[in-house]
Amino acid sequence: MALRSIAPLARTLFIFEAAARTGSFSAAAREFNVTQPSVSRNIAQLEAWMEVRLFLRTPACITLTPEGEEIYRVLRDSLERIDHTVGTVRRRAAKTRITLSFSSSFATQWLVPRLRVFKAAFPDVELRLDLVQGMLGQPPSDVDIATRVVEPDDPRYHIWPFAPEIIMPVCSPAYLAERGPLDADPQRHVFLNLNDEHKAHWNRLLNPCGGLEGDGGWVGKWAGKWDVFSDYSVVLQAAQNGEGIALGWVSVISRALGEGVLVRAGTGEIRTGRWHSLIAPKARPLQPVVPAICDWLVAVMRDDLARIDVALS
Amino acid sequence: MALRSIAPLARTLFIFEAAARTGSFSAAAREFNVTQPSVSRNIAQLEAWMEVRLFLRTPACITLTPEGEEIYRVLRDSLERIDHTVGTVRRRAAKTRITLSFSSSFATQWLVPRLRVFKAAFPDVELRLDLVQGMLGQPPSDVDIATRVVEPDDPRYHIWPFAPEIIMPVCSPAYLAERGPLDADPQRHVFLNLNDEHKAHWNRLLNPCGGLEGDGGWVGKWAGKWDVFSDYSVVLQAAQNGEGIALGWVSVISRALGEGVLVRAGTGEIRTGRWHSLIAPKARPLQPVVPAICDWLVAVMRDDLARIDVALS
DNA sequence: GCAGGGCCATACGCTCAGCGTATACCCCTC
DNA sequence: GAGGGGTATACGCTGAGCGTATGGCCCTGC
Repeated sequence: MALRSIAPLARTLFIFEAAARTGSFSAAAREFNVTQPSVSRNIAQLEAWMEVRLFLRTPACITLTPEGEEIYRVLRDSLERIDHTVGTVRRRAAKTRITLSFSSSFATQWLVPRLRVFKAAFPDVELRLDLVQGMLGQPPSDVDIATRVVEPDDPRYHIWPFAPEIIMPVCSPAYLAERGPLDADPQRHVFLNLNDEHKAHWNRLLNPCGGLEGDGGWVGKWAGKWDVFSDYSVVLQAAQNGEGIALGWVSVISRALGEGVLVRAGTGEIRTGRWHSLIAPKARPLQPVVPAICDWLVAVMRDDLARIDVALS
Repeated sequence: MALRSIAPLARTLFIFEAAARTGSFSAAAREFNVTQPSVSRNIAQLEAWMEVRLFLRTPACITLTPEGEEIYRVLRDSLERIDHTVGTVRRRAAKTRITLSFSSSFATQWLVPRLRVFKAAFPDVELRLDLVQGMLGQPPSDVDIATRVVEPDDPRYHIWPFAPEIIMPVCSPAYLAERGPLDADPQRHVFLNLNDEHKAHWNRLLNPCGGLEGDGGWVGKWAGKWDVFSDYSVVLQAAQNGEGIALGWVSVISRALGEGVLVRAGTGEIRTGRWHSLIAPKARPLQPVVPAICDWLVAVMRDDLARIDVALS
């Protein structure tokens, strides 16, 4: 078995096959993104090792010797077979790689704590998490599953309704025990805020009958005690740590509510009538396992919502 | 065609095959004369490139994954085919590589000036010259053809009688014209000597009826004018350059005599009764082209001897 | 239970194999 | 003759791949 003796020249075999196929050292060089002298040296090394001339060189062209022809034939066939099998195995493996596009808050609060259970349900699936902070735009084209708010008949996606968009104030149990409900004494509370969109939701929650007065906003009864964050995951983490009251999207916090890590901080809530859905872009071939994964996610969310007594309609 | 993408990992494919075959990174490392960490890194690189786990590692052993099995099967078959063909082509080519073991003086004086003619007669034969200085001992075992003095029925060799051992004083024509023949005035000459064996031959030539007087030797009529060399090729070269008279072995100088580069410096000569022969060791498979080469060499030598009027008996 | 040995994984530092650039030579086309 | 294309070879540079050292785990024997 002389395999280990030719192994140092293994890459040269690939280069030789390209030179034989193209009939040109320069063409082979371009194929491998190296220069012609590199190919020339590689071929010369192989010839020296074999002590056989494999190419006849003329200034106008190169031609294979009979020995070179023989080597080329076995290499062409063998490397093709290797390439095919390697490619097949890679593609098959890639097919069980599922790319998810979720908000980072949903991933950290809802999915990641459940990864072990997910892996038990789908042991052959590898997940790639494409986490989005801030606004959830249109998902990238190479994503298998995303959560987004879309119209139920959006023709771009396969759609699995996932959770209604319900927004409610939440805090930790300890914070609630210490400070009491939101409705009792607003001045005692710290509000954990993120951005202008959150402000609008806070407005509807805190003033069901009208808006805040003036452009300065956040004045009067709800003044002071506002902490501002740049990431919603951190907002929720701060709430769980007892820092204050955060706005909670049920689709994100359902698990935390079920576990008692978070509790409602007041009786109000906003139902936008919109639904968060799991979506798979139709522009990308639907991997066979995707529907099963979506069904699983939907079932877990349904259990969550039942557990925390949220009506789905 | 993804050949060029896996090409940087070509050597790793060999290493992977060895690890799969042996079931051990350490054994594969020993096979390639590298250390275990090197193999570990190579396999990890291949797995990273493929994004597929190929081995399951446990502290007690490694086992192939199904994907690893698939890759191993195609590699085992393909690398075996490559190895077989490469090995076959190499061995076939090696069979037309003829290794010659000649004295360096014979090679330089007799064969090398004839290499072009030889190559024309045997265009598919590559020669490897194993040149020997000093005493011609037993030829190495990997030699196809050697010149040696052997008994005609030596069972170790295939034997082609080549040339009788005839020793004569020779010099250049210019030297002869200037200094005259050896017999006329010995004091006028420079003797080009090599070693003790040459001394013995000089003794017989210069004193056909007896030896030199005393241990000091080289005294009296033949005193002075001795240049001593360490290589016989250089002795002959000095003679051709007109430096003096050298002892010439016909088997070596036949061509030079035929070309007139060297001439007899006197009438004497020594016929030992021994023959230089071309020999091929029976311990080595006789390549089909060897007899033809020996016949050719014998024919050329016969032409030489005829040309310089040396009787062969 | 402990010591020793074997195996794979990983970090760190070293070095030389292989590269690109430059050049020479040859051939072909216009 | 000028220009372009191809292969071969020399020279200098550098990072890929190596060995060494170490850690963690498992197994065996005392």
